[in-house]
This record gives sequence, structure tokens and C-alpha cells, in this order.
Amino acid sequence: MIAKQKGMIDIYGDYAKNWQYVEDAIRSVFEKYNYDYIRTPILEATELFHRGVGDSTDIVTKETYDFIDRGDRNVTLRPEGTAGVVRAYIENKMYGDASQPKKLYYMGTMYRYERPQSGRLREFSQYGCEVIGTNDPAIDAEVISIPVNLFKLIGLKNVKVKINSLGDDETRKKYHDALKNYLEPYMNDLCEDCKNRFEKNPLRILDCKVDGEKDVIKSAPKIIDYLSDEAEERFNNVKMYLDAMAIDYEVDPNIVRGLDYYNHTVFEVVVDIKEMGNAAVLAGGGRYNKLVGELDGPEESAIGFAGGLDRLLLALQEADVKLNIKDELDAFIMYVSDSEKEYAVSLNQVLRLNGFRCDMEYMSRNLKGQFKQADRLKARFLIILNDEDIKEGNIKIKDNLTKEEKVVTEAELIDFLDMNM
RNA sequence: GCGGAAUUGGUGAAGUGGUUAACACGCCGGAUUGUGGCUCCGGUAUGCGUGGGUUCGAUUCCCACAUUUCGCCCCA
Repeated sequence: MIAKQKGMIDIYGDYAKNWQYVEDAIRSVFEKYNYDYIRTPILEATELFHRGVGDSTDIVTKETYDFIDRGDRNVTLRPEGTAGVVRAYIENKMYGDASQPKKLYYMGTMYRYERPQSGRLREFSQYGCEVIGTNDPAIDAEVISIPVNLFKLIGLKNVKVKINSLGDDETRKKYHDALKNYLEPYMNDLCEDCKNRFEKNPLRILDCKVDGEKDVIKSAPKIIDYLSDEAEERFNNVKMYLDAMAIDYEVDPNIVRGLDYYNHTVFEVVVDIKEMGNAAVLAGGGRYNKLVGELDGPEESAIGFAGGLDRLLLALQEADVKLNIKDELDAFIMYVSDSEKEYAVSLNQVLRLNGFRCDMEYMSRNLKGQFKQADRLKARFLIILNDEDIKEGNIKIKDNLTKEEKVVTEAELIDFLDMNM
């Protein structure tokens, strides 16, 4: 047997139903916010991610799904959505469109080449948006509010927003130095991983699982104390607009997103479910004002967020949220003889063309088995054919809730179903 | 990339170096000569992740690999 690839899953059955329900919910929220759907290729030039995501993180050096294609090109399965959307924005010259800013949303599979673990597969689905072309702090608040509203509408409670500001380049540089100066004398007290991070990515030390609770870390300098006046005012405006939307948030100075391209606003939307561990971060994002320029586009400001579909579904399950999935059958057609079967086929066709969701027996089960099948399919009405009825132009229909049986003419059947559905 | 655990039918699983691999659920059929969801009865794995090895003989022991799973690194 040929098995699926490591870290990939088949989505089917009830899980697929939940999946589609959530996808519909996401689409509907983005449309209410007036975002346009964009669908970019799954495969992109490797260089896009090297430049877009940044070489310094492990993401690009060892966690992307890279190939050499038949034309000797270096290609990569997209590890995230932003780089592709920004590339499409530049390549299609969307900055010239009449409607600005460009508000784009996407949904699709992403890939990372890693050992799978809880809540982290090699192929996973993300949804998210990018707003390109404005530096208005009100749009920061709008973008933050999207996942918050989505989670609320879908039925999740205990959703928290954590925000922080990384300021501008100057802020980051000054803070970087200050943090390293502060930490250097304490390095021997920190874990091996943190010693490693000290050179590579000192910001990450702030949310280390091992050392994060130590006083040394807790009293480390905070980036928000290093914000330039301009950056601070910008951050205050974002908070003001969040207040105006009545979005609860807390400023968490330890939120450092992993990617190099972020500046100013960064945020995470977290659900308070202990069992979820790291996967409790349902969505995250931030502003990236330099990225469009770095990818050879115009110097346009941008902000976006992305969320994991798989972990959203996991959260819904953990929180026992009942999704309103409609998978009931309107009618199931039962028969025994061949002539009844022929009539069943034609009746099925008529009912479907009239907009009813129906099905019939295809496994040659006896009548008892057909009743069971009808229950499995959650059929509201059972249509039980018999040759004598058919001869007289009658159809026997049984209400599977009340168990009442009724004989109607073929002409009456559609009206009867219409009235009862 | 590093470490731990696991892998037996459609499902949950028990089990053994040697004729027919428990039990339960599900499914199919019968009792009920065409109206079920209860009950009773019957049927339902030539196979124990894959490939090697040890052995007279392995699903059971050993090795490798694959996959799953839980962590680490990293996190989009």
C-alpha cells in the first residue's frame, strides 16, 4: 500500500464537515470587512522566502520544503502566506489600482519540512489577510479585530489579544543592544538554548519556556520603553482605536514574533485552553513596513495576520463548541423490487432537481437495513416505494421524527416536502 | 536536526517462539413470508507496519527503515 507522506493528513468525514463550516465562517468574516480574496501559487521561487522571511531564522535555512524542479530551478512550497501575497501585489502592480489600500485575504495550505508534533503538521492550512498601502494605525486595529471577531462569532470564549510594538528600525537596534548588555552578566544562569539565542535572536530569550519565569528575564528591559516618540504615539493610537472597538487587549512586552520583517505593531490572539499548549496561539501578525520595498516593490506600508485552521478546529473541539452543521438528508428512497428501483432512480432525479437533498439505496440491503441506512444518513423523510402504490400513482412517505406515514400522489409529493422542510 | 513511546480486521483492543489470533463495537444476514432502530442467532483477519536476521519454526526475539505520537530546537 502506498501511504501518505509524513506530516500530511487526509481530511474527510466529520472533520471535513467542520473544516468546511469554519472555512465558510472565515470567508464570511473577511467579506464583511470588505477584503478581496486572493489565491497565489503554492510553489514559489525559493529566493522569495529567503528575501521575504529573512535568512537569519531557522525557518528558511532548514524548515522549508525545497526542490529543484526539472528545469533546475530552486522552488519552495510556501511556508507562509505573506511573501506570496506581497509578490503578487508587486508583480500585478496592484499599487496602481483605484481602490486603496489593498485589503486581501487568503486561505490555503502551507508547508514546512519538520518533524511533526502536536498541532504541527508538514502540510497545514492557514487563513489570513494583508493590508498594503497604508500606515494608518486604525487599520492595525481593524486587522487585530478580524480574528477576534471571527473567534467570537464562531463561538469561542476566553479569547485574549496580546499586543506589543517593536517600533521602527532605530528602536529595534537600540533595544537589541540594551537587551544584550543587560543579559550578558546573567548568561551563566540561563539555559543552553538561551545561550544560543543570545547571539542569534536575543529577543527570543524573553519567551523561553525554561527561563521565562526567572526574575532576570522578568525585569529585563522592555522594548516599549525604547520606542521613539513617533513610534510611541503610533502605538497609542492603535490602542485608542482598539478601545473604540471595545476589543479587550493586554500589552505584552514579551511578544516577539519570529520573523525579521516585523516592525511597530505585533500581536497574538490566544485562546485560554491549557490542553492546547503552544497551539493556543490561534492567530498572530504584525506590521511590516519595509517588506514590500525589500521585494522590489514600492515603499508601501503593510500589516497582516495569519491563523492556523487546524488549531482553530482543535480549539473548537477542546472548548466543546457545537457547530451548526447541516448534513441532514431531506429524504431517503427505499425499495425492494427492480421495478421499484427504476422508479426510485427517476424520483430521486425529480426531487434533486426540485432542490431537495436526497439519496437512495445502492447496496441491495433488505428493508431493515435500508431503515438503518436512512437513520445513519439522518434522513428526515423516508420514501418507501411499492409496486402497487406506483401503479396507482401513489407514494408512501414516512416522517422519521413523528413516525407518521402518509400516502400522497406524485404531484403532491413536492408540495408535501416543501411544506414540511 | 535531536530525544522518548507506539504500530495486531472497518473500529477499540487482548494475546502467544509451534495445529483454528480472545473479547467488544460496527457491518451483513436470519428469526420478522416488505416497515427498522430492543432482543436472540449466524457470518465477518490465509493475517499481527515494511524489509532483513536468529530459529526446525516468529505476529511474538534482534536490527534497520517507514509511519504515528509526545517533547526539544524553531515557529510562519
